[in-house]
Amino acid sequence: MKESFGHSAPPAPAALAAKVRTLAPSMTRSMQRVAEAVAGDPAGCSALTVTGLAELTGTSEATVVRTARLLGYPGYRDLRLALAGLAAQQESGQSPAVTADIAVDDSLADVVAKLAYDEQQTLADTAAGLDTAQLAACVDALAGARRIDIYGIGASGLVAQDLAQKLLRIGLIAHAHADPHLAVTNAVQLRPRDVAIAITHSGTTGDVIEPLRTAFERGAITIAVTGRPDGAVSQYADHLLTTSTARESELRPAAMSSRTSQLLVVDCLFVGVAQRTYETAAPALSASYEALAHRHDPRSGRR
Amino acid sequence: MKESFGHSAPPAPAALAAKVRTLAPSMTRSMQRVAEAVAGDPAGCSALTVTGLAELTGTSEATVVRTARLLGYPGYRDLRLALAGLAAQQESGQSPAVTADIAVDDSLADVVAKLAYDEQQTLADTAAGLDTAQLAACVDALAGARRIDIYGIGASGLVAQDLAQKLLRIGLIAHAHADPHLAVTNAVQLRPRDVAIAITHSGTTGDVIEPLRTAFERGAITIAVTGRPDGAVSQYADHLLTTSTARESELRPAAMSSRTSQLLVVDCLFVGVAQRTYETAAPALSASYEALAHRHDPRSGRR
DNA sequence: CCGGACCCTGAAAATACCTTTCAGAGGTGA
DNA sequence: TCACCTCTGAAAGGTATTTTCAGGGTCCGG
Repeated sequence: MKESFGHSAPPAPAALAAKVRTLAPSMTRSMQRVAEAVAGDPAGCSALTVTGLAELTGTSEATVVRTARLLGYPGYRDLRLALAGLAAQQESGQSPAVTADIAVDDSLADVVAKLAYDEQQTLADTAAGLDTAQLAACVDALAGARRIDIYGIGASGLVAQDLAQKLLRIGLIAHAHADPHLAVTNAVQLRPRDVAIAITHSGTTGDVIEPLRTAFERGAITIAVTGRPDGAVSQYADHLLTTSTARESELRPAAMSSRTSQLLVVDCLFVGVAQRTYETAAPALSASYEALAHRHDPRSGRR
Repeated sequence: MKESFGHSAPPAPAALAAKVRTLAPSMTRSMQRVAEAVAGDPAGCSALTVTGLAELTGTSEATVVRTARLLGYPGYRDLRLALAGLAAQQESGQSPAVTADIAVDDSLADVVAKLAYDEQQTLADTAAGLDTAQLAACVDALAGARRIDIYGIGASGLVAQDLAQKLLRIGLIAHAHADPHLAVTNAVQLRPRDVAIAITHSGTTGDVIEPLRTAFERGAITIAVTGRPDGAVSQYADHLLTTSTARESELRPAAMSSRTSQLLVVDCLFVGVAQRTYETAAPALSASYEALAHRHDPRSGRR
């Protein structure tokens, strides 16, 4: 008889509310109460045991199990699993507020979610906007450079250091300059085929433009990593790598997303160069890894 | 003892794969097998009973339960529920799966796509795995600190500097120490209510643990930002902020994704503190912005 | 108005599943 | 080599779920 309802029904994935409505008329009163509770608060019900749900709905365990059967599951256990899935789904769906700006009174959880979302967005934008032809040219230049100078100030200075660290690790001679004067005096030493990289989000940081200009005039290959390809820095750059510019606000300084973007570009450069010079890069990488091993206490962390 | 690891960890909703990676190193062999199976096929495992999963992984029920506990759930039942939720989520999410590792002969476009995807993943994992209660405690501590010392070496050193730069911008007295000796000698000066932060991916970097330990013994509030919450650094940390651990490979050193993760945590700390101290932070932020304005050439960049 | 059949319902027994305990195996350091 | 410690699975112990069963209600026909 009523077996015909549940017949070929596979364990419903998400269309549970609909199923409840469809089947409700064929349910007895107490079963309807159970179905209602389940459809109304999947998350809450998924946390309950059979006994709990029975008490909540003022029915018995047997009724709960019968309801689960009617909805197409082998038993309550499986209904509960489906409920948990449903709860997770609609929870992941409900995060539209993430796009809003960070407010002073946002909860920390909101802050975390928004920051993560924004940085993800920045990454996607940067990847989409990156000119692989330019990137390839830069990788070529770096792979063949006798010496690499990198200029960055403030937040971009850290990115410059990061790149320098990475390149050093694969055996290239790279140096990050934070001091503008030293940067210029060093830039004078550059020769053709050497590479100079300027990192500046605004594209207008004089302290970074100057050394790049010097390098440019000395005939070195110059690269600018900037969020403003129309900025002053570009006129001395043989190659341009554009970083994306996300919106900023009082609580979210530009330094934050520009840094993310710059780091992705820098990582791409690094991996590109590592690929190109794999023969020498791979041993160099493992060597630096080995060298560091003894600086870590092997006893900590089981196994 | 080991209770302290899972301390305030709430039943993670979706950050399971990340949690597995984070905790895997501290697991025993058989537990790793279980964790692997769970992370590899959440949907499939959610359909299995303890006994089933034990058989599948060639272990015992006890081991399965132990693994579930380690992952932060009260028992297997709850892990299974979470698994069902995860399965439902990723079924609806339809992850595009650029999951392949970076190869030597990948095109640059592939490299860019893979790096961007991985870093996005890292961000999501980190955000999901971040303990907001711990974060709140850290924000509190920072907001009320007389002085803040930050320790980081190598790649983590740049993150330490980044945090110091940011905190300085909102009027806090923060200093990043890269020199282990100076770090220790400075740590001696710390007093209760001051804050010391150690940043280390491995959780075992002696040069960073030592100053934190000194600070801890001087009664300062200590914070560890680490990818290995079971590492040696944790024993001297009042608060733990866990960064996510992405898989690494020859062409993708651990430093890369750990840095992304650490930076997100650092940003969250910063924004949290800025919110808390908005009255003083906001003017400080705009002041530093103004002060920098004249360092940029206003003529460059059209418009 | 009464009696009988049918089905809904929950209590309790039966089972399946999950958790805990315990002792042996395997490895590690002295 | 031995003592010690940790990991591991078998089996006991406890919950949760499922099944069974009988009481009570309702509806229909007489």
